[in-house]
Amino acid sequence: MIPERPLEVLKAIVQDYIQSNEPVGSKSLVERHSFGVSAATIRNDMAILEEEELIAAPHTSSGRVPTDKGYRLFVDRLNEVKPISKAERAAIESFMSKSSDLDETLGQTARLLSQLTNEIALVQYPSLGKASVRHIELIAIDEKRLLLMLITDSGRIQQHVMEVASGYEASAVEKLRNFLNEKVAGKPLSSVNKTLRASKDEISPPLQALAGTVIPEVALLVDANSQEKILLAGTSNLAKRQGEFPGSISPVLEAIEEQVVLLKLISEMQADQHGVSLRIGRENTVDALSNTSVLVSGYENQGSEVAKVGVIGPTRMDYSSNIGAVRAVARYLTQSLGGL
Amino acid sequence: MIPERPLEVLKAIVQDYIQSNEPVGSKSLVERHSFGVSAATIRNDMAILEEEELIAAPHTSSGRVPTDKGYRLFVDRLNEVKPISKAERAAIESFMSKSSDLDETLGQTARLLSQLTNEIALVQYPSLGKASVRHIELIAIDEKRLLLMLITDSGRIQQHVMEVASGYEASAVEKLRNFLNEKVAGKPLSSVNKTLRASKDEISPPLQALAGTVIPEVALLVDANSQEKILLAGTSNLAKRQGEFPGSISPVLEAIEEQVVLLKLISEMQADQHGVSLRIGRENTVDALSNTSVLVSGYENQGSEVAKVGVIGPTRMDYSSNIGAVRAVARYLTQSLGGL
DNA sequence: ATTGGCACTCATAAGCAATGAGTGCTAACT
DNA sequence: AGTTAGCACTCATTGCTTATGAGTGCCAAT
Repeated sequence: MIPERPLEVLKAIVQDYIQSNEPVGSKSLVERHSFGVSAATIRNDMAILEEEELIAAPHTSSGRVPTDKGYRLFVDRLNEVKPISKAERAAIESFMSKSSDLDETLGQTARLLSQLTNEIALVQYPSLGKASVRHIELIAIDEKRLLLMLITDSGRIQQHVMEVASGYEASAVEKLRNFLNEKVAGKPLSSVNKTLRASKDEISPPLQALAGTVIPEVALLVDANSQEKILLAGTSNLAKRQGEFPGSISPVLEAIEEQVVLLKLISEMQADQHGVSLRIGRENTVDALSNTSVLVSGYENQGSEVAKVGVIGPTRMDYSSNIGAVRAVARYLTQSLGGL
Repeated sequence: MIPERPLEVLKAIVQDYIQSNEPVGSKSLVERHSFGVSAATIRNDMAILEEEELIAAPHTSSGRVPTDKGYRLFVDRLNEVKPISKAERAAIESFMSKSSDLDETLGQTARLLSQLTNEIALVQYPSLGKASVRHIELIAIDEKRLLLMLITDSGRIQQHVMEVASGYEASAVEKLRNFLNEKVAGKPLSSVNKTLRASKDEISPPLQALAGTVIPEVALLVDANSQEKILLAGTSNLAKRQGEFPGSISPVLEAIEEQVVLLKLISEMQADQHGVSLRIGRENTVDALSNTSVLVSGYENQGSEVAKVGVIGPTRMDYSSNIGAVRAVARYLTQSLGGL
């Protein structure tokens, strides 16, 4: 077990390092904090921390820098989450809930969070695992084209323009629309494809041709819907801080533009006691992100489906503030969506 | 007037500099190109070019680098546009025209162009100046919410979920939908607001309440529609090349994330003889972009509305290839949209 | 357990000479 | 008149050496 003061020293090291981006040494520590002991004593404590691999020295004789493990201990045991300021709260409130459109709300949330934290913000679209169909709409655009829309009870709207090679009649469109809604409205998305395939035979012959074109498109929309998606904002924040960043930032940018990787990563993350989940440095299974931390919190859409919202930044990020910001934004987002 | 050989020298300088990113000197020039004259002669020619401010020396005695003016002359008079390769053509063809959805098509185009050029790609949404309303759709989502959709004849679909505080009746929704379509279907977008305001009185009393909520939302959608928008792709390409880039890249990223600025800039650009338009370095009125070149070409949606598609990269970009790529992509995009 | 003292390490900065790519100029050559 | 060789000069870059100093690790004394 590590005794008390060394832990305090670790806390101070993390704080100083986050602030200065310079390896921190025993002398500057005693100057900036009132430990009531001398630098030599701090050095002994630092030796313990180094033994435990909580801090490391970039060069043999230089200040110390927290390791991933050090940040982890700091966050889990030493860090007091900084509540967001009044000004930030005001910003969140004025920013959110202006719109009742899901796309807009999520987009605004991402921009807001990136501004609040000065990190890259990410917002995952609500998973549609449990969502069900509210309505299917089929609208004639012109002689050969139809607009197909799928509206789920979570407020997500997906649309697709499709071409009908052979043309169609207006009445057929209406009949097919009614048929589709009868069959699948209220049903969970996951069952739509099966249901439609099963009821193929019930379609009256004159509709068969049109249905043959439309139903596969519905299936496509359902699939596109369950395919998850992430919104990013503030990628320039990373570029701004590239000085503070070890190595190049471009692999990082590439990695997070690769949605699949990112989705896999955040789906693995489960909220902890603070309501947030955090991966520090190499805890991320993704190699390109070994110098970054990913911080997410879950939010709820309509009280049921959950998705993640959070930030990505250098491991050397301000965990206190960022955890507060992410948590607050997630909470407001849930609230804003719940009342939709 | 500048004689022939110095121009050839300029061309060689631009080409070498684009390839090597190193200031190029007289000696390496005669080595790499067969001018049939000695280095000293080339030096005389370079003196002429420097006199004309077509090239400049980063340091008193070092190789020369093209100025913005030099690039300009190169592009206008010396550059042969490199036609895209077979492989690239194949990539474009397989990439495009898979989808009939406007959003998807534009998104794919942006990604494609950024891959083709290794620059940041931009795609402007078609301007809706001349577009007209094809259809307005009003769909009940639940007791208190309506989905309003605006479909233009250019294939653009805009939607918005609105809340109706007082609730509504199903029949009213249908009546209002019919009323709206009667009034504005086929009309140009620019006239929609006026038309609706004028015909307010014709609405039957039972519809008045609902119409009072819906019509302002229609106006909002129309406005949101005419507000232009730009899609970006491949921002990490800039980060990748930050080494080749003078100064920091982050102001550049900030500037292009600021859509308004970018929109103003590209709207000022008019196509030249190649069908493309180019702003080199300080020719861009935007200060943050003084080290970048913006290269755009127009494309057509449905044979009428035009918008821009292009790339942004360091002034020291491969103009020959990029002009070819942008031109080709714009052409394919027009084709793909025209057949929509 | 804490501290002062001290030798040791090592990144960083500063100073300095050597290198060499490149220029500008002049005088000779075609 | 255009071209060329020759040469002195510039100046960024490189390599080298030498401080400088923040910082460590350890030991003996408190």
